[in-house]
Amino acid sequence: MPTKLTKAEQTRRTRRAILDRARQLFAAQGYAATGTEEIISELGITRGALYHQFGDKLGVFRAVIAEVYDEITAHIHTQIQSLETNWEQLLIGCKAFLEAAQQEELRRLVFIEAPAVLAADDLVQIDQYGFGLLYQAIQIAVDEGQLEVSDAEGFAHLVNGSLNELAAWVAQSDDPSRLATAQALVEALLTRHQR
Amino acid sequence: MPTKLTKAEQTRRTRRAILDRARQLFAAQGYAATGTEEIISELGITRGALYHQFGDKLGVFRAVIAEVYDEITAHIHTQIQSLETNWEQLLIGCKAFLEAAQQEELRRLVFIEAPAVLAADDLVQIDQYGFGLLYQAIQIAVDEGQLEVSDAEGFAHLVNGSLNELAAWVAQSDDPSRLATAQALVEALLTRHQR
DNA sequence: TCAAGAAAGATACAATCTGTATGTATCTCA
DNA sequence: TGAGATACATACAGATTGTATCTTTCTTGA
Repeated sequence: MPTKLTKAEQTRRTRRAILDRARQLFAAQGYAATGTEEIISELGITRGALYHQFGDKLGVFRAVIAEVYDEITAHIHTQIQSLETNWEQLLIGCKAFLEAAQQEELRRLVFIEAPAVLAADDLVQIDQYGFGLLYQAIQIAVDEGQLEVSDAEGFAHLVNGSLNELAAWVAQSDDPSRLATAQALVEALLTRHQR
Repeated sequence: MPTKLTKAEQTRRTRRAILDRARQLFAAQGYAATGTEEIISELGITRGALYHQFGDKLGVFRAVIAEVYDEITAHIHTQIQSLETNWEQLLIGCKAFLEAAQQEELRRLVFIEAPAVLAADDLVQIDQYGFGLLYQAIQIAVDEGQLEVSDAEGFAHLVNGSLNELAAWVAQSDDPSRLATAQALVEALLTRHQR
């Protein structure tokens, strides 16, 4: 007697297995170099299941990226939720981002593959959330008179770009002190723009 | 009587035609979505010529990117060559980069497609030159005591990331004043880190 | 409880697209 | 001038995505 699995449970397991394996492969080889056959090859299912669950290869990628983004924002949230002031949240939030981006798997997916694969697509929407958090915090800091910048939105992009590049820089190295170095640089970036 | 072209001239024209068209298409649709057939379809040649000249599709892309990078660095060079001090060169060089990155064609190629397509590949080498210029100027500024940062290399990455993201931010908008806004932000970034 | 329908997944196939192997015409140069 | 190199065309093999269709297993309402 085979399975006796509920449909919902079966779906859950299949999707989980595909997402986990796809994430590995997309992160290691990139989206284009990863075939749908390769994704399912050792999962005991066929490509049919993948196409049934995700529609197409892009659907798998979208789902992977969505999970990764959720993990990053979740990490940031847990780090800043108990903080009192907006300034502290901004500062610690940036540092938390740099930490989160150190997971090797995340980096290529988020900063390299996602922008190319989802180009005009829905990337804007996805990243808008993460960027939105940063923008809000900076806007508040400006309104409170803590931060002195010529343009809040532009400065938010400046900081966002710094964070992304520093994250990649830290992750590329095996020097364990680089994370702290990068965090110090971001802290300096913010404090040097204090009124 | 057909052509009577010298071989070298024939090669030059073929490569130029392919590079120009490929650049358009890669910039407009991305690398993956552009077929080799599409590249040559209106050039009066076949895919055979493309493969003869560039080896494979990636070879075409590499050549396109190399030209784009050359254009950017050339623009920067002409803007800074007559300047006296390192500090001026750094400042104006950053602003010149933001200008150069406004050509719509460049943006997607350089900041989105190239990182993904050339991932581990030779992108490092290519960008190393552009980044190298920035890094050098920052290192000199630190050595001269003009710039006060905790880590010169890390700060160079911070600035580089800022420039890339600001370039995209400026280009995404049709507000003609954004370029000046972004340039002002970068200037502030540098001056606020002056000793 | 059981029959009808829905959902999960398998299988087979069509449509592309890349790269290679081979053939042909034109140029170069000793 | 004739042998070889070079530029390019043509034809084809291999891989990959997506779709259409079929089977099996669960779900649900009478």
